[in-house]
Amino acid sequence: MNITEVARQSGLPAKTIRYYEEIGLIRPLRSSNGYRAFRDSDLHKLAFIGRARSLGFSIEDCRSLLALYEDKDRASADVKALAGRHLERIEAKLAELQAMQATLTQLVHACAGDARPDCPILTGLATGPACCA
Amino acid sequence: MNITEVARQSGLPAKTIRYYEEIGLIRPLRSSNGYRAFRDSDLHKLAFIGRARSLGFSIEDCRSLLALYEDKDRASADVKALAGRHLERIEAKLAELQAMQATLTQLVHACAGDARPDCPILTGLATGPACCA
DNA sequence: TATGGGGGTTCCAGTCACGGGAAGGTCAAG
DNA sequence: CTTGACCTTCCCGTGACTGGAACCCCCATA
Repeated sequence: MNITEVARQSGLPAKTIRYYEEIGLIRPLRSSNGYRAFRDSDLHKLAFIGRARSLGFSIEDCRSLLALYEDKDRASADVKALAGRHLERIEAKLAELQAMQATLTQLVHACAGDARPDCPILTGLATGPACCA
Repeated sequence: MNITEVARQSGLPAKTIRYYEEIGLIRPLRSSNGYRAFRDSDLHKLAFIGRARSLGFSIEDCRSLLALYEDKDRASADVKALAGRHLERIEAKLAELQAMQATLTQLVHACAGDARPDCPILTGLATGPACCA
């Protein structure tokens, strides 16, 4: 399989797939003409990585997840720990964004949004504590 | 005021303040020895930027907000529009993170987390749609 | 007067996960 | 033989900083 076909099937841009090879996440073969020759196993890995990325895992997390995936003697506890740490990061980020949303919603609500210059948003930014994040 | 004092009062790292000068967000004076000499107005701007950043506004948004803040003939509608667009971005990000959280929570919950290799997290990543984000 | 320490300065490189685009080789169809 | 779609590598840019090197400045103390 050539890269465009793999990109289509995995849903990842070709550029991204080349990048994943460059950083050693996948190691496709090469045809005699120099083109990358992807096996089904490469495609599966890419789909795996794509799903992990869509769950917000970092590239390094993906590397670890792939290694665990391929290690038949893994302990599920290791996978769970990795995913749990990631979940914590997501929840922290969620809390941060929710605080921003709360403050911003309040400010936007308080602003008349007309032609006059008076604006509680700007006043809030100029004087208030803005956000507890 | 020297940079360390401004950093202390604004809560921003000195490095960040230098960066903000470099990209033209602030223009502190210079003493004869080459040190940056911050006025109160510079400190106020930095505090303003810091609060806007803590609400998630991008640097370019901060530049616009500062311009509006200093324009006594602004229309509050312009500020509200800017903040509203930002609020939408935040809400989109929130939805994305919540979807991740939901999927991840489910997967982590389903995983025994013991010494055996069977792991629904890995199976999910290998086969499932993972996340609709 | 030397020196030591705690300011300050610039500039360069790295982060993360790619994306854009240039310059050029390869392949199948007409 | 040419066209056009593929493929390759290489390098630069993104956002918003952060770390570090190498160097200057100022004051106090021995």
